[in-house]
Amino acid sequence: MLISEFARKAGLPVDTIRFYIAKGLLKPDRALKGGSNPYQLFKPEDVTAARMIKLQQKLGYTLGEILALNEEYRAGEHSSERTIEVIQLQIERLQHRKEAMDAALAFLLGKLDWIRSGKPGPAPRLEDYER
Amino acid sequence: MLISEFARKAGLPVDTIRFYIAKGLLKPDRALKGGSNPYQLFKPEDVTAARMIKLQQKLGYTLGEILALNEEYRAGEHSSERTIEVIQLQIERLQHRKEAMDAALAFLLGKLDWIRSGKPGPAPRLEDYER
DNA sequence: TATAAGCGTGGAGTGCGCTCCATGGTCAAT
DNA sequence: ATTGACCATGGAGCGCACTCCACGCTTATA
Repeated sequence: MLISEFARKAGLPVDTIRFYIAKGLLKPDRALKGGSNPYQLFKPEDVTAARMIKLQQKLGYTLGEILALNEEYRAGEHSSERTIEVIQLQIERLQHRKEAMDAALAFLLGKLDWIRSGKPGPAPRLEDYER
Repeated sequence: MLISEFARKAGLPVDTIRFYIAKGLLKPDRALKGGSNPYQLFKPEDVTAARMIKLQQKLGYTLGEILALNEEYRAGEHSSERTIEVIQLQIERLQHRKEAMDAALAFLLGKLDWIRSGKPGPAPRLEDYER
């Protein structure tokens, strides 16, 4: 498929797609050579790849990190060992982030309780929830 | 305290502190007037405020959002009603983010299982984990 | 009093992640 | 053959969150 259809399916602006291609995050096929079709051609897997990038961004990765991660992933594509390591690394970082959020959540909920109960004793201290 | 001591206690570079002041996120006292001390003076609560900013950033808020949130918070400082609303809003957004992370985590763990078990059946699909 | 450390201001620069635009090539339909 | 939609490239610009620098003033210490 051509870039505009791909962009629609991926839910991203065309410019962003091109930006990702320039960064090496997406690698559409090229059909130039002879002189007929100088357009970039996208496969259905590329849509999945684009979705994956968006997901990874939501998880707090920069495009640079995503590129590195995905390249490592590709490098070990035929080694389950390596793939498992990469996935485990992602899971680990994700869990760290979740823990930070849990701490923040606990703090906010603690504060809510404190206010609701008429503020007895000292206010919950942020420091007590940080690790 | 003066800015450098404050920066040390807050765990942020002096330049960043000044940047936050310029943005209205921090409001140190001013002791100029007569002509003696033209320096910004920070109170211990300001350290807490700075930590709070860092926390909010970790939770994915932009400085603009943090400013708005904190101002609303201050505006309703003497209304428990309002304070509770603001905190609940933060909790809600936080839980949304957590859910997104849980979905990602489930996807990654699913993939791990699939690889470990010798890849029977189709690979876990990202779409099945998105909401 | 000289000097050095610290402070404030203004402005430029940086890296990231886009976003927009001008130019020009390609292609399908008329 | 012309039109119009789509494509590619290169480069400029933008908002965010800093970061760095030059300048000049203030204050503590020698």
